[in-house]
Amino acid sequence: MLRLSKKTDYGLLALNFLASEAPAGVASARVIAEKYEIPVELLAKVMQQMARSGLVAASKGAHGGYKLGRAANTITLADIVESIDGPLAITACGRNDDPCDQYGSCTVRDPLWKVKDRILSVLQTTTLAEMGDKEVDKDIHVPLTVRV
Amino acid sequence: MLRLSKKTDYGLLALNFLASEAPAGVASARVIAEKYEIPVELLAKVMQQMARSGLVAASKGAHGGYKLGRAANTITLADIVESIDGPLAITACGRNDDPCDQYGSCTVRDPLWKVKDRILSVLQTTTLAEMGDKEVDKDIHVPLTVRV
DNA sequence: GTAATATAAGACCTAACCGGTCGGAGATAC
DNA sequence: GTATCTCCGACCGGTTAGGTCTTATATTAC
Repeated sequence: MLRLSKKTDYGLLALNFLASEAPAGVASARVIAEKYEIPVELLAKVMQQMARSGLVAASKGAHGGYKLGRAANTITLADIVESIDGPLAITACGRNDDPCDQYGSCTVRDPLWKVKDRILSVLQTTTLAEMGDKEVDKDIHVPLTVRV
Repeated sequence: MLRLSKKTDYGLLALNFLASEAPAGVASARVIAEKYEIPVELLAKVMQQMARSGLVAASKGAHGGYKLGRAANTITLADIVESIDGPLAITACGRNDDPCDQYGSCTVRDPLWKVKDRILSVLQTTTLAEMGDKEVDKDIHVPLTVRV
């Protein structure tokens, strides 16, 4: 699995739309939802969540809508995922709080956290601006030099 | 989220046990489950799944149990996750099969798949042998040179 | 002021999936 | 041959993500 939620997918689509296609960079939740044929109310909820995190700025009233809260090249995939799905965690047990039942005997916790950090750094180095750029075929090198 | 399932956690623990602690490299599901205080039947199911993938080899009867199907340094984290949770996919829509409702208008699919590949390569470069090595403080460099 | 349009926020329903349980089948030991 | 140990496959229930509905609130147009 290791799937990110559908809500995140929707949020990503919306952000991408605001970044590259929306006239004047503004669009209402309804317009975006109709464009991609996704439930309006659900997208609205996602937009709210991103508004609370500052990823988008909301303006009410007629001709209102959402626009990006900051430049597209400063919004990373990690920001989006965290805003919608909460902090990234690949294991059941969080870093500090609630140790799981196997905490004492768990032998794979530390290495797993390192893996998590590596995945996190992948998400942190992918910006919204890069994702919208369809033309550029990004040549991503992941040398992954593991010194043992 | 982006969480891997509890089953995967258990499978990882079991494999690690077989690799480094089990006498003669063999142990029954019951023994492993008791060691880590996890439900026997659940671990049994996980072991079955890994047996089907060839990650472990099962032998029935008295003094039976599981042992690694191949060398620990040839078993990657990606193998384990795929064996238990199915093929890695961070998006709802798979690569070839069932296009989601937004397939036609989806603008983030390709970049997301690239992200998926990068995450996959992280999992593919982490072997069971490395994870079990508690002593070595692996210094993992992820330069992530993104050329745009 | 009134109507229309937009976000904000909450409760609520539903269906898939994860986590957990049960009886059976195969292999070994004696 | 029987007892015992093991793996094996089908079955079930609770959680949760995905989706819906309703109400409140703010802004603009007229």
